[in-house]
Amino acid sequence: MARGSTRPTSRDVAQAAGVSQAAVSLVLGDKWRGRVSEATAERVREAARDLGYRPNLAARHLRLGRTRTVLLVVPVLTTEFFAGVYTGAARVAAEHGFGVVLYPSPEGIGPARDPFASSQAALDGVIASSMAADALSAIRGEALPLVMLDSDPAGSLGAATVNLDIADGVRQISEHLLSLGHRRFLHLAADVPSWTFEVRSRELAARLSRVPGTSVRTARAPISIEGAQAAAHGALSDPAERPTAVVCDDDKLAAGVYKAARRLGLRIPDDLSVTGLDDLALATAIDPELTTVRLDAELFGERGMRALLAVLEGRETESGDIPVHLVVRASTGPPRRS
Amino acid sequence: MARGSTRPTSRDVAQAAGVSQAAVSLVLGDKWRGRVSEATAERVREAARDLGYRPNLAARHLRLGRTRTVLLVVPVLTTEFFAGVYTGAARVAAEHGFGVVLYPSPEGIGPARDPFASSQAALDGVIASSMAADALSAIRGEALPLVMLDSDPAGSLGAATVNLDIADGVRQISEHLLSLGHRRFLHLAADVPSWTFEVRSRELAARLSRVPGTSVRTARAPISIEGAQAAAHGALSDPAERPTAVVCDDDKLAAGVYKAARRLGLRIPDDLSVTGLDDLALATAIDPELTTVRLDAELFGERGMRALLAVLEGRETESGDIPVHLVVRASTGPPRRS
DNA sequence: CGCCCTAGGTTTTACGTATAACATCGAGTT
DNA sequence: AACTCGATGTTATACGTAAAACCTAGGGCG
Repeated sequence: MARGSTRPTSRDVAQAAGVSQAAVSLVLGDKWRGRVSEATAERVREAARDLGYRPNLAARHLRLGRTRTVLLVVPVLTTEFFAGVYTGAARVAAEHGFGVVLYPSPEGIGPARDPFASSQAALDGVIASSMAADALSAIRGEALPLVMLDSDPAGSLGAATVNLDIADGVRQISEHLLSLGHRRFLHLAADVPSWTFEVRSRELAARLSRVPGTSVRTARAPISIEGAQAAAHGALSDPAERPTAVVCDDDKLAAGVYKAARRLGLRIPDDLSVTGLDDLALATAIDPELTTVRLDAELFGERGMRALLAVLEGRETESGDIPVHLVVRASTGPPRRS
Repeated sequence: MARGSTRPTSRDVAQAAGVSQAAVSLVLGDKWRGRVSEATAERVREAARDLGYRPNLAARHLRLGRTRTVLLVVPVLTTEFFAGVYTGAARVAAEHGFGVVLYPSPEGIGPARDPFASSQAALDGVIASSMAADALSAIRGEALPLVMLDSDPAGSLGAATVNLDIADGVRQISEHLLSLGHRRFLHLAADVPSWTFEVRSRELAARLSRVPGTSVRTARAPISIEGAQAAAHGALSDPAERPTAVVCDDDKLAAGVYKAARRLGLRIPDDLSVTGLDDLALATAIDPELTTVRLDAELFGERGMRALLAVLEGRETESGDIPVHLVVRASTGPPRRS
């Protein structure tokens, strides 16, 4: 019903302009220099405009064997982080005539299942975050060019990887807290099997173990404020075992720690220093404002897209992790003398 | 390079199974009952499996004239609200063999420009939130079936609309605050030209004007914590003019009010009651937890997708706004006697 | 015995585009 | 005058799929 009159094709434009379909394709495809006169080209463009012609993308895709569409698989849409990744990727893509289709993996961060089951879009390549090896090999089975974001370079079956320098972020947090005088730590870890979180644990342990007299306990929680609150409440309730600083795997977990601390009557940062990781809007919404590590999501997306374009064109992908930096706010301070 | 060997086509499968390409299409398209023997069908399926055959979607789209792909235009990805809308829409879509492609409008909430400029995907229809009339008519120019979310039913040029019952949500907030005894209000409005926000203003004014002795001032802010903080700080700084309750157009704005209140030494809810709208995770992350109106984002997405399917099939779309409900938390209380 | 019907396929075609290969024509070149 | 060549197009074809139209052999039936 909405299709009362079928959309005009390049043949309709050709007829209206009094030329062949091939000429239309040449003109509109901007390949007409030296093949079609300027006058004819203008006639074609005018006819196309009058008819409201838009090329049939399915036909173009079939003909070219490429769709100029890539899939960006993201674990969650609920934070501005992946919105930023999308923005960066889409900007670079647009510069190269590509479109980016978003696929939010329903399982959230962690092992994503087949991203193609529900996507009907024909794709040229995939940028994927936090994917498990099995889903990854499914993509490889598609023979689709692939770039992995924030994934174990060793375990990605030869796919290109683009990573944030999370390890350095954790180092910066560690230095900051150590230099304030903290020695008793709680690591509130995301209870999610993902390389990006493994890096946090590994690096934190490595860094703190170098300093004599430090202790680190670990608590795990799902990435939600409620989950983090519950886990933190459990880990902070015994005054004898209480840490002076809590290092959280991301800002959302930190927000849960705030709530647990309030429930337990602990004041931040006087009784407890807290750090996050991401620098979401949430970090400045809560009181006191959160000391955290800022990740440049847009740059991350840009680099991911550039890497995929490199793969598509058979070039080498540029390497090097993306730098991150510590943002010190009011949630960290020297430990209270006890 | 990644395309060392080209992907197998249905013809390759046919050759491997010793049948014609048509037979492959029939079997794999599940249209073979009474046309192909069970034995042959099994041979075809096996060959397809062995070769790792996946149909070329571009070819299918061209042949069928439909892509079973719809575009969901959302203003922002930075809150879980539109993630929920996507989830609901994608679930219904999947049940009908459709895929949903997300297009985050770069301008955020408000007038979105041409959503097709950057999308290379071939589409069957569009679900759009918060679109301006000009972009809307661009879509209509595509002759693409369209469903509008949260838009003025009168101004949508005959497109189907699916709306949340925001007006009722505002009524519930008003009742709640009035019954607590509040009479001096500040309305912190989103400084964004969108119908969904106009409804809030209109309904709040209408509801409060019925009660004698009430006053409402309005302040406007962009939808960000910082923007809201600045606007609220300005509107709350004069003690003589100070309201006892602030009604915010959404939860993010409310978070900004919290920060302004803290800066001014106002305690919530003792000195100031605050309400939001959305019920994001943020609402329970801040202290005290925010009284707000919960919107069922997933149901919203579901209904949007169902409406689009109805349009695609020439059916009538079901009508009726989606109910919302007030969630009373700790940010509202009776005004202090002064 | 001639005929039709059905099971089980095959041949052919169309979808709309991009482009390689081919045509035409007048002007300059030898 | 024959030849080349650039400018300006046109004709023909392929991409991979779905499905309409067609084919063939055997069996039932009058």
